[in-house]
Amino acid sequence: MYVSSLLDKESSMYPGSARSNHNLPVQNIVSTPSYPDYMGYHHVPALDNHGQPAGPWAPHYGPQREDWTAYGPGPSSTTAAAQINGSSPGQVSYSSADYSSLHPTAAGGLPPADAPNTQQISPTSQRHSSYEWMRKTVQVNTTGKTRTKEKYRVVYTDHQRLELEKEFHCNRYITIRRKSELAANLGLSERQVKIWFQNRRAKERKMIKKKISQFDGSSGSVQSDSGSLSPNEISSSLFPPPHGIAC
DNA sequence: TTGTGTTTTACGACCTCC
DNA sequence: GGAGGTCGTAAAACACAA
Repeated sequence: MYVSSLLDKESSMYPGSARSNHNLPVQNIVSTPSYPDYMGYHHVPALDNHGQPAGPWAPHYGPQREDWTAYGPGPSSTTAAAQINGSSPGQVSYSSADYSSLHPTAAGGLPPADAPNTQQISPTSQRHSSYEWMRKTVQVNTTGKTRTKEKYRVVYTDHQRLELEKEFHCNRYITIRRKSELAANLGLSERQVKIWFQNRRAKERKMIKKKISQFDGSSGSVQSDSGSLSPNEISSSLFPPPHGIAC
């Protein structure tokens, strides 16, 4: 909180559209081909998972989620990396819808390491046109809305998303310190990391809600009275903890 | 190819907490 | 007062059927 206010003045947030374009090559530098960093991904549990301000959901939010069950035997970064590369030897795919976008390369493979590294390299967008968003003519802000500046939004790379997902898996609520680290490591601003987590939580709530309504619709036995079960319990029952992912 | 539905970033409004 | 939380929403990016 206090730290972030100092560290994160979002100076890089709206440098006129260039936020992640110029100052973010971290993930690009990180030899993308096989995402070595996945291999070396160290969640650093000792870092700050402990003081995690357990939000309303946190307590039960240990490992879980269907997203992660797909990771198979843990974050064995190798699988993750393989995933990303779409070269996973017979296994795990981000089956969850969550990851539908995480392995767009399954068919085409990751872009070559020598791909332009001066900007966000999203495999997906890259497949189409790496510089598409850059080429877009600056949208004249006719409505006065700030979001129509130059770049409405960027698409995070698989690497960024995966790292964020990993972190999210361990902690639904990120600490200031971890946020700073993650932001630095991924070449994102702390604000982006914060917002990503907010959106991710929203997404999860949405998914849980969906699951619940499904159960309600079908058997209705899961938690007919969702009021008696905490979101965490519901979540836990819906998304059993993955194996091997230690936080 | 295109139309359409879904997902992903990003923001604003509002709330709570310290 | 400032930080971060949820909620709702805009719009780009994406997936996919027709």
